[in-house]
Amino acid sequence: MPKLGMEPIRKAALVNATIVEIGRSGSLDVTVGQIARRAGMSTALAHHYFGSKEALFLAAMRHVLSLYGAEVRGALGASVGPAARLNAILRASFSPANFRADVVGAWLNFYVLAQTVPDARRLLTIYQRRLRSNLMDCLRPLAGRRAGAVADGLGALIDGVYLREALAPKPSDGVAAVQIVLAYLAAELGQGAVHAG
Amino acid sequence: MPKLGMEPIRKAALVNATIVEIGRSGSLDVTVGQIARRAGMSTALAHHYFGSKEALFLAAMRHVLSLYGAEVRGALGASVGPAARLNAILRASFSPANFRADVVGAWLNFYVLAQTVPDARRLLTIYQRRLRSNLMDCLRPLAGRRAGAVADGLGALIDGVYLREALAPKPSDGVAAVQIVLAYLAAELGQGAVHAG
DNA sequence: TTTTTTGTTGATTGACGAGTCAATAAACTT
DNA sequence: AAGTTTATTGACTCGTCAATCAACAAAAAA
Repeated sequence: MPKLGMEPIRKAALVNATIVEIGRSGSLDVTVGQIARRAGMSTALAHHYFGSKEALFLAAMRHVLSLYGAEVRGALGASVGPAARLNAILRASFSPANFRADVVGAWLNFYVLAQTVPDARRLLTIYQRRLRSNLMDCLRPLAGRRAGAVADGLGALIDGVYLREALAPKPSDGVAAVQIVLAYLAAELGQGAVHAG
Repeated sequence: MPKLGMEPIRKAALVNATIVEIGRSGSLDVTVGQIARRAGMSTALAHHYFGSKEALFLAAMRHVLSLYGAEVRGALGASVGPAARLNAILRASFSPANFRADVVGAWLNFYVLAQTVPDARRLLTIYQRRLRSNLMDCLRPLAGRRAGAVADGLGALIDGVYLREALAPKPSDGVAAVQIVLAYLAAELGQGAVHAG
């Protein structure tokens, strides 16, 4: 049975299974056994490829963040002008791929992981910085000196909406979520453009 | 050594120790032993008084939420008019007592707990509902039919700011936190509506 | 005084889970 | 064909931890 070149396939399956299991159970207390079973292999194999549970968790986190990053980049590539680019970032943040129940659940737990595991914290910090920088690029022309404050508000708001989605009894489609963020933006820009400075 | 009337004292000490330990370690993976040691007693005694780790966690959660509720009620009692009352809620939300590093860390982990433990979810839902209702009372006169949307945004934003504080390398004093939320409010309501006491 | 209630803990149990190991098998290399 | 590398797993070790138990201590009640 053993075919060659299994490593990347197995690793991808494990990373996926990790996200699903963490999201489904809503906790980091998932056993390597659960993850491996969902990925269709033995626990020993999971350890063989990742060495430790922590490494597997970090890989899963990296994957979620890189998917998100890719989606943002894609949306940005097709958008011209600060307002359109801002919209693109927000649309990507609440796209069906990123706003899936298990992904949001995993996201929340990665925040928890970041409290204990320095590497996890590093990853989250990078994500936050990149988001802020992307937002700032769009906001500077739109909000002037208030760009920084608006970017901070937007970042926190996005995280907050994710947090509430994680707790929501039934998954939403993300439309209501974007709506909240867009309302904030409209308010800030409508007023900020006038009162800038 | 056994004095009488220890039960409430021991329970309070355990609840406090639970919050501190969860906040400090940034995780629900705290042993009853750690908590009991910090509270100055044996693990057996902790089990004697609470029966189970889960019950202890729930008691700690109830305590955090009730402290917060009390602070909000106190601040509301001293405030007249929607704008002032809105300010009171926000001030209470980021008061030194509630915005302490370990409390915020515990808060985040209670969100995680709520994913698995129905009772924990119930508690959080009650908190969210009460907050929303309080916000709505203030917002209806100020934001009219948009009150609902603004309340949802505010709720999410507060949680988001908490979330970011949990991840922050160094604890902030809460002033910057309120600032973000106030900026949101100002934007949504239009300037001047919010600068009461 | 005896009994009961309340407080308290060290020691133990029982379960569970991360990580390791030895062994097996199929493919590639020489 | 012999040897090497990659894939794969069942069984095992070792530690940890929630929960229980048996016992002891002191105050209150009888």
